[in-house]
Amino acid sequence: MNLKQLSEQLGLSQTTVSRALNGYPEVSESTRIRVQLAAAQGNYRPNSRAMSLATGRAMSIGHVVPLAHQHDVVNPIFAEFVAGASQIYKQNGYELTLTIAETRNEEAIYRNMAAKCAVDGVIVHSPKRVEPRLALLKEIGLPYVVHGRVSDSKTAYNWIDTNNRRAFKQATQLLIDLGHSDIALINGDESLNFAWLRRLGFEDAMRENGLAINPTFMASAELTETFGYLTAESLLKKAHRPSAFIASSYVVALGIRRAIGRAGLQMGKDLSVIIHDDELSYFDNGGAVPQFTATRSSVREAGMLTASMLLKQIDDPGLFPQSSLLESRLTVGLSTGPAPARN
Amino acid sequence: MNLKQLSEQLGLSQTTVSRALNGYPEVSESTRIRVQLAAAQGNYRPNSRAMSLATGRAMSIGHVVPLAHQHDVVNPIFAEFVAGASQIYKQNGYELTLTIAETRNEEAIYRNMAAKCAVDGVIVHSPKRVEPRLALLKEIGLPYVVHGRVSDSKTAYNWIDTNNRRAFKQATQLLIDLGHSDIALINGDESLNFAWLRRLGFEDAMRENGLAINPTFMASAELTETFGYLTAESLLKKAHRPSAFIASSYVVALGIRRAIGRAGLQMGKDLSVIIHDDELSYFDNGGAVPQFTATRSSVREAGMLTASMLLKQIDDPGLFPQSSLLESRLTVGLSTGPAPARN
DNA sequence: AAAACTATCCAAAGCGCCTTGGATTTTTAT
DNA sequence: ATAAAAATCCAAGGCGCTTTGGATAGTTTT
Repeated sequence: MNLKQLSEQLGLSQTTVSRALNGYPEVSESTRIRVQLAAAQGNYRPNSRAMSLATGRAMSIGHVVPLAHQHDVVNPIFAEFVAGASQIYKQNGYELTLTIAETRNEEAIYRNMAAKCAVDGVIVHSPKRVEPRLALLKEIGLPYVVHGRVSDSKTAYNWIDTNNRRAFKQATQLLIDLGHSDIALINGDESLNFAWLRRLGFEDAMRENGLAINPTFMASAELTETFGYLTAESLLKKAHRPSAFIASSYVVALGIRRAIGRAGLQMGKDLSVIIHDDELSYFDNGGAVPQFTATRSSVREAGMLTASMLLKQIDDPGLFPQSSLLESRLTVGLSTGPAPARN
Repeated sequence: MNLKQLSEQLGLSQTTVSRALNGYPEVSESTRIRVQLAAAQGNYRPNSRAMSLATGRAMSIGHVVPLAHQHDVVNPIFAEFVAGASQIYKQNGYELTLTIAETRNEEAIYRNMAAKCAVDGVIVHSPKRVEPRLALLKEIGLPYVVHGRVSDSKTAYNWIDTNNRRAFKQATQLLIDLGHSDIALINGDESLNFAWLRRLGFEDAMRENGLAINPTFMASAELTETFGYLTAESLLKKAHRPSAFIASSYVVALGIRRAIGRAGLQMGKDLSVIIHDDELSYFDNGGAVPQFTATRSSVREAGMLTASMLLKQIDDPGLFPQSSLLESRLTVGLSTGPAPARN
């Protein structure tokens, strides 16, 4: 069922039917209702490609998800983020075009998308500290919002980020308040900006409390369970070992917990662990009683906000770049406790 | 840069330029080269919407990912699957349109996609034992391939699945061969067909070895770490407790391992655990030395095969439904060992 | 009652591409 | 040299929609 058929069936012109369905005022209320009824009954839906061609809007948003270079990993954050964004798109009649990109292809992918007029804008995932994609997108004139921030931009751009620096500073401070001074940071890949900011937050707190920052207590890599385990294991073997860990994800903390158990120690007593929790719903952090003390922020909510911001920018291209910094909540669970006395 | 501009610049008709770029024979090799050069240089890419309108093909595949009803969870499998599928689409000039759907909206979403001509086909994720989507898709005439199978179809349909039943039978048999007879199955939601088949495989092996199936040793829910922990914990408290666990995912096994540790027992010695591992790359199962004995199958590979199959069906709508059953590999890790003697 | 609006509808021209059905030129066969 | 065949190109129509610029009928104003 297309517009022509529908209009013939109604004995009206395509113009009138189109206008009736799109809410233009040049059509009487009675015929509008008649048209809407017939459209609903005939299950008429405008052909999206024809509509796009006529209006010049693709009615689709591109998500380009990078494969982490090291192990071809899709960041688990992304599914949850997209679930949030998707909801907003649906409400506004947009679709979501997904691409998984290896870093070396990225530029071609963005250029291709834009030249084909396949999307009206894109979400930039997993920004690095130095992020050439922003200049690229600006050059090709494709609206975008970054989920996260970059460290190297001199001009304003659209972004939404959780306050990673503050969250990690706060988490570190909690441990310090509990008497810990030998704190290890098990962080994500620090060429990614979120991990870099977390490190800065950690260092902020240490410095402000006059504590030494021990480089051997800091590790940075892809956030796998095994990484957490191996790193914690080797740190716990040291003569001078940390009394607390800050972990950049739930998964990596599971590995830390395993190492603690293996070493015959008890988490929350002998050793404290605090994590950043992205509220990935299949890791529920123990349900009612949180296993891990955590700074929490909802990735899904970030997805919704990011999508909304992008649609706003698309609707009004003259708009000044927007940004939004989301605070995370510190929730105390079973994994932290006062620092044990040194002997 | 559009076709008209490009053809004017070349002093050729749009027809000739279009044919030169699309590989038609009615154009001399010399002009073809001339056209291709100019197109590449001008960064010309046909407008996807116009192309779709003219050809009647959306050049996009729909992935409708259901939110699990219980906790609004996006299945972590899906990101990895999509990474595989995406690769195939890219090779063939297709895009991937993603929708996150709540179960109650699902029918409307599929109907909408089809009526809008937004996709040429869809991948059906997370099929249940009883799956009304197949009849729906048949009714609206949208090509599809199911990732997994259903239990209630009398007619042939396109699917790709891992042999869950055989994998779990094999895993169970391994435990039985090691002397275990009290085996617990920590399974996914058994209204989903993959979990149901795993249960059948488990029961197959038990029955063939003349072992009793103890319903209190079987649990089924969303595969979270907490679920694994709580279930294992309560089973280990029993007077007559299992000596081995079969877990439907890596995540749930992490919970089981935690419960084992908490009970002061040792995994691989006091208690055996065997898992099904979907090779989600951010869970590397311990790298070189697999932590868990596992039946492994690559979700990414399944994504690639499923996508290929769908494109084939779209190219040739008369094709008889295809199917493919992928076998998984059993890898022995540190988590299994001979059953300890009962006392 | 004529003039000036309003309300309601429509014909037709695009959007950018592909494709049919020639038209023109070149090559091959007779 | 001429007819037939092949090679090469083009004009124009159509995909299904939106939108511009009228046209027509009904109301209100003077």
